[in-house]
Amino acid sequence: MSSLQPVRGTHDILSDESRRHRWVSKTARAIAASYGYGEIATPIFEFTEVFARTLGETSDIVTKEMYTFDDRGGDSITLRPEFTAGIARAFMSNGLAQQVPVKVFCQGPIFRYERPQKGRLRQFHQLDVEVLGVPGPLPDIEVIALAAHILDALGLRDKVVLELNTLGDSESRKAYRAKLVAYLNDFRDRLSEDSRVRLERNPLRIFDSKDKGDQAVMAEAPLLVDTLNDASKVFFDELLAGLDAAGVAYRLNPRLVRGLDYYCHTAFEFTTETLGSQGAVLAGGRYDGLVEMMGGRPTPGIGWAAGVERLAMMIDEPPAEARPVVMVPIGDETRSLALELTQRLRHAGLTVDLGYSGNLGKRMKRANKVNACAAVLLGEDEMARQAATVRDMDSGEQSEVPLASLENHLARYR
RNA sequence: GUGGCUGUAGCUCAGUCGGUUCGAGCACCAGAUUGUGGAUCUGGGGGUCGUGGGUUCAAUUCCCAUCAGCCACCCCA
Repeated sequence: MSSLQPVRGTHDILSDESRRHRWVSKTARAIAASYGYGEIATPIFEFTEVFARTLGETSDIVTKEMYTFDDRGGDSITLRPEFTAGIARAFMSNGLAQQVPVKVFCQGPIFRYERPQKGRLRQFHQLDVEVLGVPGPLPDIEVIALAAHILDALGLRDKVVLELNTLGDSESRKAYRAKLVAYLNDFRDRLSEDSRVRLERNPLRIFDSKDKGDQAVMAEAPLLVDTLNDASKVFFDELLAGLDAAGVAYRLNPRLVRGLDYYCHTAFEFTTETLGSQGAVLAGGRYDGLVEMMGGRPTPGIGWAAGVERLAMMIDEPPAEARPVVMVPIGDETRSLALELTQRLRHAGLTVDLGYSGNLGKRMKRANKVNACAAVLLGEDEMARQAATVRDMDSGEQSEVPLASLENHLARYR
């Protein structure tokens, strides 16, 4: 291992990639704000229990994917493997139950100890949206509509489909689980090894299996949708009606299940074919039991998370950022005036690049390379006349402009 | 965590059936062009051939290990 290699599954995000990431999160943040979601930030690490207790002792995230270590005080700390638990913790720490409904947007790095692949990293970034404190399917509808809106704005409407399912309330799920286990016990020997383990721990997940034998068995299995109690059925029907009203297209997938223990009712996933075996781009669901699980009062919650890297791989080239004006001093005498003018123009709101060295030719090359819209040439001749030569880098036209009206003249490039 | 493929310049890739100094395009730097960029031409820098060990007179080439990337699984954003 060379020490110059970044840690496995981590990545330097260089300017080009960074611009794509920024476009993704900027777009999402702006649209979330227009839905009334404010941005918050929680720490990137928490006490281990925050995640261990809520994600479920048997979930893959807890059993093998967390970056956990003891800090110098001897506390067990975990780098966040998801946003929801930390946000729920923040909800309680800050007494936000008083301010219900709480609607938040969050963005930042997430850590999972997994074997990396394309679209799958050990440190990656998520966008996250949560609504806490609202029972009933209205926030579910809003949160999904918001997700669809963001994906649309990123130009991904045709690359993604919304798959939707309900997990029902805990009563429905308990009844269904018994029914499913009873069914599967007859086929135990036809299940894959993995699925026999799942049968003990989380039988619903067998629906996810890509094993042909499992799939054959599951094709005949009873479905949760058919076991829903009335309350769960009403919830789901209202959700579907709401999505129709909001103009959000979806595809029902009765086999869609979620890996984490705290989910109930609404489960959804925007999936794509374009990312290899990494199908999920944005996924989420309802987690009414989570806050209670952490020791708070029962509080309904719904939210989703999206992978920034995955989205960034799918979008087209983001819109170009501001082209700079380049200040070009000619000769040593003009240096300090160039510096003064540069600051003046920057404070006037222009994007201005002042090179560190070089003669006129070099500086012009540099201006070209940074895709400058204009160059302000400042030689001793100009300086004597209290003027500068402004060259339009696209047309090549140039004219002499009095220093006093430089801002005015350059206003067209803002 | 399991199985497979890959690893030569900043990038994309040649090459050596084991044998003197590993090449090209792009990129970078300099000059032609000392008050003017994009084009062109000329020249230049840059490689412990992922890392460590083994076999051999000789290894970038063969073998083993290791690290990393990719693919499938597991699972997920």
